[in-house]
Amino acid sequence: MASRKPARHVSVKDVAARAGVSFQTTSKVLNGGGTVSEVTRARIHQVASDLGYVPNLQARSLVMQRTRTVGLLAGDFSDQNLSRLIVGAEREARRQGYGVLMTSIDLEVSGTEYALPSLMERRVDGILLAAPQMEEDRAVARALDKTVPVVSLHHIAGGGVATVGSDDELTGLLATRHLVAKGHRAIAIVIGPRARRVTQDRLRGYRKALEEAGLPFDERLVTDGSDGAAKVELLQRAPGISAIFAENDHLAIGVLSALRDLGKRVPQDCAVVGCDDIEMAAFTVPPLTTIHIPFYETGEQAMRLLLEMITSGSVAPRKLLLPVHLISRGST
Amino acid sequence: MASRKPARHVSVKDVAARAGVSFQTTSKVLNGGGTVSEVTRARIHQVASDLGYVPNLQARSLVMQRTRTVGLLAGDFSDQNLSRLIVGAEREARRQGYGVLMTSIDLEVSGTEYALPSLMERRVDGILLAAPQMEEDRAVARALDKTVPVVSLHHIAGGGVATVGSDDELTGLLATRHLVAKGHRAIAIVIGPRARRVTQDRLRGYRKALEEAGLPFDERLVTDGSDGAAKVELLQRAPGISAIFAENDHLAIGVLSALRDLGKRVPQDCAVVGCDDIEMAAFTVPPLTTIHIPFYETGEQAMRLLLEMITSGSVAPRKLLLPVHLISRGST
DNA sequence: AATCACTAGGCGAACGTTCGCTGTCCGCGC
DNA sequence: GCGCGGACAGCGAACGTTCGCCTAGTGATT
Repeated sequence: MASRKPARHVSVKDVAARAGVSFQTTSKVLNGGGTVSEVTRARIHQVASDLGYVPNLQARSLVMQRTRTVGLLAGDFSDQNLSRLIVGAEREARRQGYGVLMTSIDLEVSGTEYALPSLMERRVDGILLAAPQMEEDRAVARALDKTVPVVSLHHIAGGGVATVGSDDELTGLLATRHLVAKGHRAIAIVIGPRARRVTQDRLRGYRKALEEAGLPFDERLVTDGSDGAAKVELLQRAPGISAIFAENDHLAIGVLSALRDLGKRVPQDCAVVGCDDIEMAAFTVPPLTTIHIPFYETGEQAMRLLLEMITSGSVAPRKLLLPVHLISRGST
Repeated sequence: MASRKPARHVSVKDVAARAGVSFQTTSKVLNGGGTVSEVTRARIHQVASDLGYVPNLQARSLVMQRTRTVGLLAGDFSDQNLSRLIVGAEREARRQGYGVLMTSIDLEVSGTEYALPSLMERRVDGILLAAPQMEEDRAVARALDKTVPVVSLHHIAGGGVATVGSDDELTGLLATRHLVAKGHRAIAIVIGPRARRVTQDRLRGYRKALEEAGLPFDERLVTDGSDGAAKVELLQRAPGISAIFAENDHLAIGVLSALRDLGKRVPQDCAVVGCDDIEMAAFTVPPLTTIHIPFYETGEQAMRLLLEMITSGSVAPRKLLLPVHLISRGST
């Protein structure tokens, strides 16, 4: 039943009173520079630590007009890829002494309604966008009134926003080239939501690789992975198809299990390559060949760019693409 | 090369000037109550939206002495279990209009060095601890000076902190009971770091279930999963052992693959049950029987408790245990 | 006609900082 | 003996709010 009072925080005035100086002098010692004699300086430090003084960043922000805090707007923190991005981003922010205010946008109609205003009210110095689902939401671009720097990890309708990501076309290219190199000539592709940039880019890489190899592109070999029926139908043609490129590892795992259900052996009857290199990919049977996407580094770079924009005050809406590479495992 | 000015935010004074009233009146209209005529009220709202006024929560916090922001101190955001907790917690915070300041503690000696001070400086109203690795770090308990409410998702050395978690002993109990019910009598257990509470509790549940069934507890059947040699040695005795309880799904997956390497069939030669119900568990071959831990709900409840402590100002260090249940799949 | 009770809105202070300016004292050189 | 510059510290203002108190009007009631 211990009901304790909020126990007010000690302020620079409290320290000042105890040390017998003005609070401004205390402020000079504890934070900014200024010329203060060694003795009072020492005394103030002593008192401050005795009293357990913790500077109030809110007040400081008020006068300095910046919070040293950035907003992170994410789709779903529990998404494995996204969370790796976030870890990278948070770490870089921390390294540079910035706080990260996180908010996700699961249910709302659009991030515009609650998430963005909530960040703006808290006066974040910049915003990192990591919510693929609002890729085509034009309201977002509008809500991003040009008052704070923004870096996005995915395309933003309307443009004008700095972007950091991995090279998705290269991803599709590498995956498909790998299959071509293994001697496959009838290569199907299983894709996610067609509207997404990732999908489009990886598909483009796939086509490019086919072209390189002098293979024809056949629209009938393109299947939407969420369409169960189509997938099964595709797989039943598997005798003709000797390899499948799945646009992400989750789809690849679906393909793997569908193949198993049909009694096909992987990779003998049909090779499979995925994308993203999720944790699980190393543990499927057989282990999945996939394209490794540097999520962690992407988050790190994105945050670095954001902080750079913040401190320099400039906004040349750059677009940064990080390289990817293939990890060859048992499924090919 | 667009180098734009930071474009100062519009304040309540700006709105007031344009509406021809004092800024205090504006404040009354836009936020607090107060008696203001309908016409001026309307005018002020109009001007505010024209100018794109966004309240400054920093300034508000300064006078109100609370930030409506909580700190989230986590070990590793990309850990799947932890990230589900976080999603739940963040969502609940958002529902109640609170912001979440996240910080992780990967490298530092102790969370005490940077993370906690950084949260305190930003004057969070409360702190949610989700970093199992600092379970035994006594510095943490000390650094948590009694100035803000704290809820932890794991045990804190020194106690006195409210805790929300799932019932780990029950977890071990259910898993083992399940194996007993399937007729197994020689049941081994593979555990993680022995110092962790989770490990101890689940181990206790295991012993309790054996006891219930009148089976002897044999220390030789307890193996540290991180010790590869010991694990192999254990498995080689598998003829004697007909079932293995792995204290978490990652260990279980390790066990599964070790069994496969040894040519044992699961569940015919040896049954396996895990804990946590990670995403991957449904996709192993065979799919893993496991105990489902309500991570999402745990995060939600923890945040709810924290916010309740904040608003009520009281701190009865409660301990909340959420129920778990078994999910039966192919591995048993 | 003087009082009353409201209503609408203004005003000053406070929250915890930073920053630039002002004042005081001291020692020094001429 | 006078002025000067430097070292040290204080002071006021500002940042954008909230809050309680005060004042000027306005009808209605005595």
